[in-house]
Amino acid sequence: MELRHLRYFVAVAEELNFTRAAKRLGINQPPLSLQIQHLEKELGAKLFRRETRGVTLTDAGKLMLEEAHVILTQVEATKTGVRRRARGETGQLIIGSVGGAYVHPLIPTIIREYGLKYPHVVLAPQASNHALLVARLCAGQVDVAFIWRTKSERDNDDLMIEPLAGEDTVIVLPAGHPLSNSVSAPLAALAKETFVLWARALHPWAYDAIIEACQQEGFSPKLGQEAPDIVSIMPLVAAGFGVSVVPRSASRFLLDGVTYLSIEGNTPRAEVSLAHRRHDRSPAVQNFVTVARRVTRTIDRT
Amino acid sequence: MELRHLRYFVAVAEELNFTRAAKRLGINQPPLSLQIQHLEKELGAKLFRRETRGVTLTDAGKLMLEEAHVILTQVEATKTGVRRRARGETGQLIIGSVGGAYVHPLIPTIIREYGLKYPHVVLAPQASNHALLVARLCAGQVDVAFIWRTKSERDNDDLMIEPLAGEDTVIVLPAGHPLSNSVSAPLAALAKETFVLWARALHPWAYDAIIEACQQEGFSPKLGQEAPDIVSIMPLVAAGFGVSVVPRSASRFLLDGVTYLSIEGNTPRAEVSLAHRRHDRSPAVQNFVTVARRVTRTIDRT
DNA sequence: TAAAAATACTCCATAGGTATTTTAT
DNA sequence: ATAAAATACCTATGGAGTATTTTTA
Repeated sequence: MELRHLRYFVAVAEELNFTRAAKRLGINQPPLSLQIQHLEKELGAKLFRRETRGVTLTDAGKLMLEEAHVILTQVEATKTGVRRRARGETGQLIIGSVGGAYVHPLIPTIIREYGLKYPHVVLAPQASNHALLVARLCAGQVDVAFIWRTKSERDNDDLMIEPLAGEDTVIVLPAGHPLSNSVSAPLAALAKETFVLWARALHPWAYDAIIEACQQEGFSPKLGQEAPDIVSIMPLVAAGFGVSVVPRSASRFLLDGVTYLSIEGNTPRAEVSLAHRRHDRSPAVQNFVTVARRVTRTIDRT
Repeated sequence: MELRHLRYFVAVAEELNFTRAAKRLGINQPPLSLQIQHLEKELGAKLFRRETRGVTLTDAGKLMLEEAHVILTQVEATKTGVRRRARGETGQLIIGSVGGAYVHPLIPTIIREYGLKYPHVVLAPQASNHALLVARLCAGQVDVAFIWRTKSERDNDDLMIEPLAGEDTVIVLPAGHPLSNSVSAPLAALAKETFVLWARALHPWAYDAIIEACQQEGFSPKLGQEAPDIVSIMPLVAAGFGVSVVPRSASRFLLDGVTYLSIEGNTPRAEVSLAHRRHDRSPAVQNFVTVARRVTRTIDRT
């Protein structure tokens, strides 16, 4: 049985006349009669009673008409559904982000814009650490991820990591620190301090940027408590576990007992980036990246 | 789009390899590739990512696989459903019967037997008078009907009226009637009585059989109260509206104030019959008639 | 480079067209 | 007698087969 048989059957069942049905289908009556005969033969059931003035449906024919309608409707719905899915208008998108990356205003803007343009794509946010996100991206468990780009991953074969916005970093000091009334300080001023940073394995950016900059300034920072993500740094600094350096956008987190200082001279840079599989042709991902680029350009211009 | 495309697509989607899928389908790989290409072209969507070691499904392809399964399952269900309907194994059957015809033991037996053999046919009983049942039968609103056959309808072109069981009739007398202690009486003994019968237009059998027999006995019965159906006759007789003659099976209705007498000599006959449209090829009706005949033969033999 | 899909072609089965006959009322 | 479906036969589209090339990891 082919859909052709169903389409022809429905035409005859609705016209109750082979000749008219054939005309409606744009074919001639004899081949239509044959196709219906083939269908009846395959089913082993007469679908029509042939009478002088046209035909009438048998019980089996009536049932067939109902079912044929259902099937043909389902087929059409499938066509449009698959087309929409292929255009990335439906489906789901798992959006990863390293903890606290949302503090950068670009990220919520991109997600909002994408949601407006593709309202039928289900967005699944997934906050995690850099290392896990990268692994999940590669494994296909995450589709796109906002991360801080690290040098070591720039030329990855699997992943495409596009910087969206560059920013400088700021020093995080506990209240009462000798420098806490200053507006800015060089990195070297922190040479004797203990640094609260993230575990190296989880957030390599800190090592690529901050520690390298310190070493260029002539000291290796002393590492203290490790934080799981960027927002956990501030309470630890406030609690006196040390000082830290974070991307400027993170300084939007205002917390009692913490002050932010600009860095003079050699300043580590952070780049909020959008990561996705280089060979991922998934239209939802493509669309998301396109929206992200457009939003980024728009923000840059303003 | 044809079902062939869906069947081929499912094979490839399950094997994730055109060559193996083609083998499974019993065709060669190149035509399979072409058919999938045609499908993709019609949808305007790539369903597979072609890779060195086979293929993988795109998002659109994954959706297509789900939908294709649904459609193909639906198609198979339709095939078997239509076949069963054509065999009269499903559907519904409207069974008419003149009021009180169920008193004949054959009728419940036939219906029970049919129900056992065709449990998925929904039976819709419809009790009415002879005239209305015949009209509804002809109009297709009733499929089969149990009636008392009348001479005037024996050779009907539209209806086929098959006698199932012949029976004689009995006299119905009110308690206290001079004859009510007898076991039997000739019809002529009722020559001066008022007869409680059915409206002529609704139940012609009474006129074909009872009144004709009375006339053969030399009198025209005086007609009194009219009853809508057979079971309503007994209360009217008990209430003193007159006497009556009913099929013997109706004497199974025992009612205080009513006695039944066999008829001596010229006895009107009744024939419980099954009526259906002569040209009705509906399998459910055919099956019902077949069961009715079989049950009738079985009962006759015992 | 090797496995697998895509092309290029050929063939033929069958959907569809044309002419006519049969059927059912 | 007539409208409409079935049959008979022909045509040609396109599905399937065979040989080969291209692609991609």
